[in-house]
Order: sequence, then structure tokens, then C-alpha cells
Amino acid sequence: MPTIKDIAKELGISVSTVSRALNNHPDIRQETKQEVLDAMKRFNYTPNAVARSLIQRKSNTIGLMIPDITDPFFSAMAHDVEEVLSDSGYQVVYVNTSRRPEKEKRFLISVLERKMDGIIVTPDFLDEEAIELLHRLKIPVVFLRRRPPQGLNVPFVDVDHYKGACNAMDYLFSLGHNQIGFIGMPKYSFTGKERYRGYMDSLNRLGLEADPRGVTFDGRTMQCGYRAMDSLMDKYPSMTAVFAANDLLGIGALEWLAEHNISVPGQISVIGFDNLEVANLHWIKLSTVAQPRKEMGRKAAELLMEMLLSNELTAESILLDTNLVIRQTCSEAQIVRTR
Amino acid sequence: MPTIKDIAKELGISVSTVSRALNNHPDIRQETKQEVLDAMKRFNYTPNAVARSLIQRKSNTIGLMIPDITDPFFSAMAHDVEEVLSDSGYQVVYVNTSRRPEKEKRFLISVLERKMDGIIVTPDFLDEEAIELLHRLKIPVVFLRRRPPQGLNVPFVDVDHYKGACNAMDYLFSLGHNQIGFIGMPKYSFTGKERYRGYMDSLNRLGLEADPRGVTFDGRTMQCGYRAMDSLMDKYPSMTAVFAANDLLGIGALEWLAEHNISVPGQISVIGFDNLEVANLHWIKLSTVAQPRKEMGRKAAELLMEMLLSNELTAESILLDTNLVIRQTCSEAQIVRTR
DNA sequence: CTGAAAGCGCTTACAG
DNA sequence: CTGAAAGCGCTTACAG
Repeated sequence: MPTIKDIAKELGISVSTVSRALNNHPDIRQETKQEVLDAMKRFNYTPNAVARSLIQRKSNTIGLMIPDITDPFFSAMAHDVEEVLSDSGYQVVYVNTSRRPEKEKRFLISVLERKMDGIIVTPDFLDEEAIELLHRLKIPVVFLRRRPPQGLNVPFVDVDHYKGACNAMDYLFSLGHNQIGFIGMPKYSFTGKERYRGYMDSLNRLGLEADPRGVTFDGRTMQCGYRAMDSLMDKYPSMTAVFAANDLLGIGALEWLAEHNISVPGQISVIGFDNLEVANLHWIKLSTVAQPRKEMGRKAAELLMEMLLSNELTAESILLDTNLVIRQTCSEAQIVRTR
Repeated sequence: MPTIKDIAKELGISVSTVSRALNNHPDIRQETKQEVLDAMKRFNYTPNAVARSLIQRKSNTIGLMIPDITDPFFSAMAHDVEEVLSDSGYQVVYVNTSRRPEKEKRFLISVLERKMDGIIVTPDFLDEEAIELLHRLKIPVVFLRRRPPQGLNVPFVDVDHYKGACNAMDYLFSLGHNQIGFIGMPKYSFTGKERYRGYMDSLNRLGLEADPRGVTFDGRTMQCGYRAMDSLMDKYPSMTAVFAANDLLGIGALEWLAEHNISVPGQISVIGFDNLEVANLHWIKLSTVAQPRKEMGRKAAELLMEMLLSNELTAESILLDTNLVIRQTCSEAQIVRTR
């Protein structure tokens, strides 16, 4: 691989001049520059980005840490993150943490070692060591779909889960439902808690109380939704609608209902949260609360770029709105019809 | 950020010694080493991987070029690629080409500039310039789900699409079908061509001929499958089964059939290809040809690691087998039953 | 076992 | 406008 030294020698000039041509520095004669550029072409010269990074203390790479690229949620965000960053000349190195604390830490260490310019992260574990690492970074960090812990002053980009849940409930109320079951995600998850809070507060605002038999928490998969529906119907049969904290749970519930010949929305209404692709399938048509996933990725990347440009380590967080998408799994309470 | 120089000064020793401690080189006294390591801890020292890369001519990063991380196919592969590479101490920088030739080329150039150690690629455009770039790389390359062009001696990892298609057809034959329609992917795609070839050859092997009215090519989405089914039923009504070249197409076809109250598999059998998650949904249960996606990613990464270890620029390609997964959309021909 | 020196491929004041 | 020199933070023969 030829270096600027080779080019300089070939042309009988100094490496400084070659460097100036390469970086189109103004202090160079047009003809000299052209000669250098020609020689570079002849030699098939490619600048060594590693050497450049070393001296400029800027690697032009951004780290992206997500739990699992296989989750449509994260792949959608990762797609737009890459798009805007790459348009700005950055490379993105990505890591699936698989929600393993050691892998999260390993990533943060390599951010330090590789001199990455900034990172976008969706951490699941933030022990003291990880937070300490984050503090040592001294580069722009944005949290994506997670809130930064106390004492870490970095911005986040997320959706307003609480408000989204309230919207779903309001919609159900507007259809006359007041016995509404809830299929929750695990209680330790932040989003799970927020959506549950939306459910509870909405009921309370109307002077209703959640029937404890109408609330279940399990996992976040279709199987869990299926199981949850089974238990809900058993314990809270007067329920006319179900709010599932995510689409997978909602679809699992729909599956149970279909298997038991309970018509949706005739006998029971179901609403989800997320708006996954599958929610729109002909057989499903789940009404749900849409999260702008790609937009989240895009915003996170744009925010990071701004911080990089302005050389700030903090910025205003972004809370995006959800969007109620009404399909065919909710109808007015008490009115029996077949789907 | 402290450097080895700071550590050396602190301890009154040379940077060489510090370096030796860092790389646990044998030529160092145990006590010296311990002192250095302690000082590093005190200083919160992190080695600068950029400097190390420059001198070692090895960046410990691998490039991963895929069309679109949002496609479950690629995200599954990307997941396992990252997993095995990161276990081997590599970082992966990933790029979505969005099937844009300029972006593919831009990626290859940055591979050169960033001195990446190897790449795994799924290119869609390989013009002379790109091939030339690939030649200049001089690092291990593995093609993932694509075949390298003539004259480029690099290994690939893919599934045997032709064989998979034959298996699907044989299954349909075994159920007594001999009027089988085909919903193809765009003709220019390699996988599309291979699966079509499997369809045609299978018919020919049985002395059958494809009815030209029974073959359509359009896109690769559900909408296309829906449209294709519409046209197939119109032009080739005697058909008893349909082989859709991918699951999305198959699901679109199922949707059309459901809307027109044509029972599956009672009146018509449908088989897909890919085994997407959705194919297993309660309402779909599409019989299909499964591709081991994660395994493809894993194998590609392992192959690359081997090449890196053995310092070879080429290796044996890997053709993985598909796997027929029988669900509920195919049954014996001529026997009418409701689903 | 340890240190001085050269060098990886660049960029960037500084002097002219 | 151009060049010589220093330096980014390491590693690696080489000499002792």
C-alpha cells in the first residue's frame, strides 16, 4: 500500500504538500495539487484512516449498543441510525449485548480504547462500574429507548409510553368499556412500568379501580399473551376489553380467543402497543399504539451529530409521541357482533 | 487520557517495559509487571487501540455489508455474525447498502482506509469498479448469501436454493399435485432464479411441463403475492397448488385466498420458502422451506475467522441445506376439505 | 530482564 | 506556497 511518502518521493516534494493536497488545504498551488492528485490515482493511493485518527484524535466511528438486532424494534432503529450517521461520514460499530452485563461493559471499554467519537446505547444493566465507565468516556452519549440513571447527564430519545398507554385507554373508554383487563410486561422493565402506570392512572381518572384479577404480568412474547388471556378469562370474565402492553402479547391473546371461538371485537376488544408489522396482517388487524421506531433511530443519530458539532456533552432529550392506529380489534362495549 | 509514557514516567522505567507488561510479554520480571499493572489501574489507563492498530497493521475490526438490517433475514445473520466475531475479540462495523451501488462502493473504500481485517458482504451490484476494489483489498472476504463473480476467488456461505425448491416440489408431488403454479421473485435475483430453476426442473423430471399461465414474477412482498394469486386464479384455474418463492409472497397469496373464501389446503395448497417467524402464526401456519439464517451468519463468521487465522485469502465455500417444515397449508390434491 | 531508538502513516504549527 | 520537524501512542527489534 502506497503512503504519502511514496507520493512525495515520486513527485520530489514534501509529505506536507502531499497532505495538503489530500485535505484540500488552501495553502497549495492549484497545479501542485493536481499533480499530487494524479499521482495518487496512478498509485491507487488510499489514505490510512487509522493514522489520521491517531493524530486527529477522532476516529469517525460511532458505537451503537443494542440488546438484540433481531428484534424488529431495534433493527428499525439501527437502520436509521446507520443511515444518518453514514451520510455524515461516520462508521457505526454495532454490538448486540444480548442483555448481558459483561457484554455491555466490554463494549464501553472498547469505546474507550477505539477512541470512538460518540455512542448511542440501549443498556439493560447499569451497575456502578458501567456508570463510572460512561463518565470516563468524555464523548457524546445518547440513550435510545432508555433513561439515563441519576447523576448521568446525557440526553435520551424515547417515546412517551405513559401517554401512549393513556391514549389507548381513552380510546377504549370512548367505546364504552370500563372493565378492562391488562396484560403487562415484566414489572422490572421501565417501559412495562410506564404503560402499566398509564393503565392505572387512566382508570383512576375515571374514578374506576383496576380489578386485581384483571391484571397479569408475565413475559413479553406471544406465548405469554396466550397464557395471560387464558388466566384473565378465567379470573375476570366480566371484562369487555383487554389492553396488552405490547403487540406480541396482544397477538397471543387474539390467538387464545380465536381458538376458543370468542369473537373479536364482538365479544371482547383487544388493543396492543408497538405496531409491529404483523399487527397489520389480514388475519390480525390489531388496533394498537404505534411507536415511530425509525424516527427514534433517526432522531438519536441527529441528536448525536448535533452534540458532536457543538462539542457539547449534553443536550435536550427527545420524547416522541405515539400514534393510535385503529384497525379491527376494538368496538363498542356491550354490542355483540361477529367479526 | 494517560498514555504508557505517563505510566513509565511515574514508575521511572521505560515505555518498552510498560508495553511489555501490557501485552504480557514473557521478557519482564513479575514484580515489575505487577507495579506497572497497579499504576495502570491507579491512572485509569486504557490502551489506545488506534495507535496499536497503526503499528500492528491490524485493526481488529470486521466489516459487515448487508442490504437492509430491517429484513429479518439479515438481522438474524447479523446477529450471529456479531456474536462469533465479538467472542473472538473483533468489532463489527456494519453498513446497510439499501441496495445502492454507490453505498456499496463507499463501504469498500472505507474498508481499505480503515484497514479492516476482513469483511462479510452481501452485495447487490458488482460492477467492474467494485470488483477491482475487492481485488485491492487483500484481506479475507466472505460472500454471504451471494455468489462471488467470475474471477474473484473468495468463498461464500449460502443455502442451496435449488435443492430447497426441489424439495418443496417433491413434497407437493408426493401429495398428488401436478398442476402447480409458481409465484416468483424478480427474475434478476440469483435466489429467484435458483428457486425457479428448481420448480422447472422438478416438473420436467416428472415429464410435466410448466403451464406458462401458471408462472408469475413480480416483486417479493405480500402485496405482490396477493396480486400474483389473483392473476394465477384467473389464468390457471385448474391449478391445485402454488409454490411461492418466498414466504411473504405465500402469505400474500393466502390472504387473497382467505378473502375469496377459497379454503387452504382444502381447495388449494400453498407452500412458501424462508420460514419467517410469521409463517408460524396461528392464522397462517404456512408450510415452507426453512433456511438456517442464524447458522449462515455463524458459519460466515467462523469461515472468516479461519481465513484470518490461517492467513489465507480463500477457502472452501459452504452450502447449507434447507429444511422442509410442514405445517397446515398443503394437503393431498383433489380431496376437498375445509381448513 | 530492561532501555534507547526507530517507525507505523499521517497532520500541523513554524519558518522561510 | 513549500518544506523540515515534531508528534499522535504505541510496538518491536536490537543492544546490553
